[in-house]
Amino acid sequence: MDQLQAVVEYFSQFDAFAFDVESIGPHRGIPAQNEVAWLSLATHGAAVVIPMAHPIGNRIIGEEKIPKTGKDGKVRNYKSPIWEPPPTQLRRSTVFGMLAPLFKSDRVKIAHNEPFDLVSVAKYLGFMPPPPYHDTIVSSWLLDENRLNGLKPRMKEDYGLDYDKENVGKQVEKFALSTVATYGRLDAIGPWLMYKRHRQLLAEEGLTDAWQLEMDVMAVVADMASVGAPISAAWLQHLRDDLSAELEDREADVYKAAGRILNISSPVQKSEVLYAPKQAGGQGLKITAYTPGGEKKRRAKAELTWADYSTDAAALKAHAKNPVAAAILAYQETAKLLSTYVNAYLGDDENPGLIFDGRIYASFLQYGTVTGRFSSRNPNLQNIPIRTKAGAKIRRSFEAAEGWSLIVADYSAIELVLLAHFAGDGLLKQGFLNGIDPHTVTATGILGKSPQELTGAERTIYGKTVNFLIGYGGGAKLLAEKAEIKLREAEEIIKQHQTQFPEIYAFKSRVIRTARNREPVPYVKTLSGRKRRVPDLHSPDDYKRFGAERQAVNSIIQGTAGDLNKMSMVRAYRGFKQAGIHDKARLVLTVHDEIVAEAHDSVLEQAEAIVREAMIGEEMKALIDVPLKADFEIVKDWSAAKS
DNA sequence: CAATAGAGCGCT
DNA sequence: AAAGCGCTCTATTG
Repeated sequence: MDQLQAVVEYFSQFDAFAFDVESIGPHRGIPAQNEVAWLSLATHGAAVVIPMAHPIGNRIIGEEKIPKTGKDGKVRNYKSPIWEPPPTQLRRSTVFGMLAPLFKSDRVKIAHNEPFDLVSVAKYLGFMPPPPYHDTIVSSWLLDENRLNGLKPRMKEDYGLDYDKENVGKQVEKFALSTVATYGRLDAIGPWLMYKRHRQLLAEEGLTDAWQLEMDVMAVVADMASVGAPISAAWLQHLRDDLSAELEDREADVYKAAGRILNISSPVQKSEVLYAPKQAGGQGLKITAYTPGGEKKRRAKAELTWADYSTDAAALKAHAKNPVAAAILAYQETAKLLSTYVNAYLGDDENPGLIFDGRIYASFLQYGTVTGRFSSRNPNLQNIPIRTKAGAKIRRSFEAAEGWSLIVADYSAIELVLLAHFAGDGLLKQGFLNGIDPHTVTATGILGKSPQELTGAERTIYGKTVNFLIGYGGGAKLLAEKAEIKLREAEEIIKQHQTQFPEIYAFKSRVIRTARNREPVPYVKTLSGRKRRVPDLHSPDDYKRFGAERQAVNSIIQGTAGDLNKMSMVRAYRGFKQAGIHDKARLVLTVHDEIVAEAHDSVLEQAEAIVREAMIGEEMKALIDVPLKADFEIVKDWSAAKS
C-alpha cells in the first residue's frame, strides 16, 4: 500500500504516462470480459508493475500428470509443474481506486493497442479514461504502415531489445511471478519510449492532422469495444439446427454423386475426384484453372500434382452440369456459413463461444490496413454474409434488442465519388453534379447512348463492371472474364473508356509521377494527410512496379474513403454525446463505407439525424468537389437493410 | 503438440 | 497488369 501510494505521488508529477495490462481468464482477449491480473505503468524515470491476481509464485515445488484425450481418442498423460502459491497481492479495487485520479486526469494516457487497455481498466475504474491518448501502435503504423508494428518487433528493431522469446504475454498465468513482473514492466516501458520518439516524428513527417483524426477515432473504437454489437444467440441456434441438418444432406449428395467417400474440405481429394479419368474412379472433368501455386509451377514447367488444379467455386461453376461439381458447390456454401459464422460464435464443448448476454465483442483495428481503412477480427464483423439467401440469414442474427433499432448508413458509390473528386472536370464528375449515377455515366459514355436508351444489362457490363475494374487498375483480360464477353470487345470497351474519360487516366499518371518523385521512398497522401508508402514504384521488375502503381492510385481513393469513414464516426459519436443520448445511441460497427449504430426507440429519429449530419453534413460535403450522398435505414436486424 | 503455409471464401 | 481485409480447414514442418 505504501509503495502504491508512492507510485501515485511520483506519477502525479508528470503530464503523461504509459500503461499496460496483463489479462487472464477464459475471455482474456476480450477487454470487456477479461480479468486484469497485472497493471504496469511507466513515465519519466520510473516504471512499475502491480500484480493483483497472479495465480502462482516463483518456485516449482512438484510435478503432476494430467490425462488428456487426443484427437485419436487416446488418453495421454502430460507432465505439469506444481507451483508454490502466490504471495498476497493488492486487490484490484484498491489499486484502481488509488489510481483513478491519474486515469481521470487530463494526462496523456499512452498504450500499445490502447483501446484494449482502456476498456480492460475501465471495468474496474468505473469510467472510461478520457483523452488525451497516445496509442503507439497507431503512431508506429502512421509512420510506416508496411512494417510490423507490434510491440515486440518494434522494440527489437528500434531498440535492439528482444525480451519475450517465451511468449509470456500469451498466457501469463503459466509463468513465475517474477518472470511476468519483468515482462509486464517492459510492456509499459516500450510504449513510453516510443511515445517520446513518435511525437516528434509525426510532426516531422507532416502527419499531425492524420494523427489527430486517429486519436479522435480511438475514443470511438474504445467505446465500440466496451459496448459490443447486439446479436441473437437464439436465432443462431436455430440456424445451427437447420444448417447442420442441411450439411449432412449435402454431404450425402456429394458421396452419392461421386460414388465414394471423400473429405470435401480437402482441395487435394476434391481435385482427384473431379479431374481423375473415369476409369480411375474420377469424373474426368477438364482442368480449367490452376491454384496460385499450381500456376507458378506450370509456368516453370514443373511437375503438377492433384493439389495444383483449382477446385475453387469458379472452377466448379465451369462444370456446373456435372453432378459432383454441383453437389460440392452446394455443400461448400453451407459448410462455410456453419463453421465460420454459426459454430464459431456459439462455441462448443471446448470453446466458450463469442456471445455474452446478447452481445458480441469484436476488435476494430484502426491500424489494420495499409490504406487507412479499419479491419475487424475476433470475430471479423466486416465479412458477414449478405449476398445469398442463406447468407442473409446469418446477417439477420445481428438484431437490435427489445425497444432498440439499428441505424444502417452507408455512403453511395464512395470510391467513384472520390475518383471524380480527384480526377476533376470530366464526364464522371459532371454526371455526379447532374445527379446521374456513375454506372450509367460510364456505360452511356462508352456506348454513345443516352441514359434512356441504356438497358439494365448494358449498365451492368459497360458501367458497373468497368467502373469496378478502373478503380483497381484491371485490364481487358479480366474485364472479358468478369463481364463474360470476348477479349476483343473488352479491349474495345477500355479504348472507348480512355477516350471518353481522359481525366481519369491523367489523374492516374499524375499520382504515379508525383509519388515516384518523393524522397526517400515514394508515397501518396490521402485527404487527412495519411501516407501510403509504395517503395516498389522504383522496382526494375515490371510486374512489381505496375502492381505498385495500381496500389498507389487505389490507396488515395480507398484511403480517403477510410478518412471520411473515420471522420463521420467521430462526428456521430460526438453528436450522440453532445445531445446527451450516448447511453441510448451508439455506434456498434463499421464496414468501410458503412456505419451501423443502435438507438433506443425513444431517441431513434434524433439519433438518425445525428448520423446523417455526421456523414453528409455541410462540413463533410465541403471537403469533396462532388456531392456526398448516403443512404440511411432504420431496421430491427441488419439483413433488413438492403442498400 | 504447436506453428505455419496454402487454398479457399466471406465482405467492401 | 484487380485494391483492401480475417477465418477455417487441411497438410506439412518444427
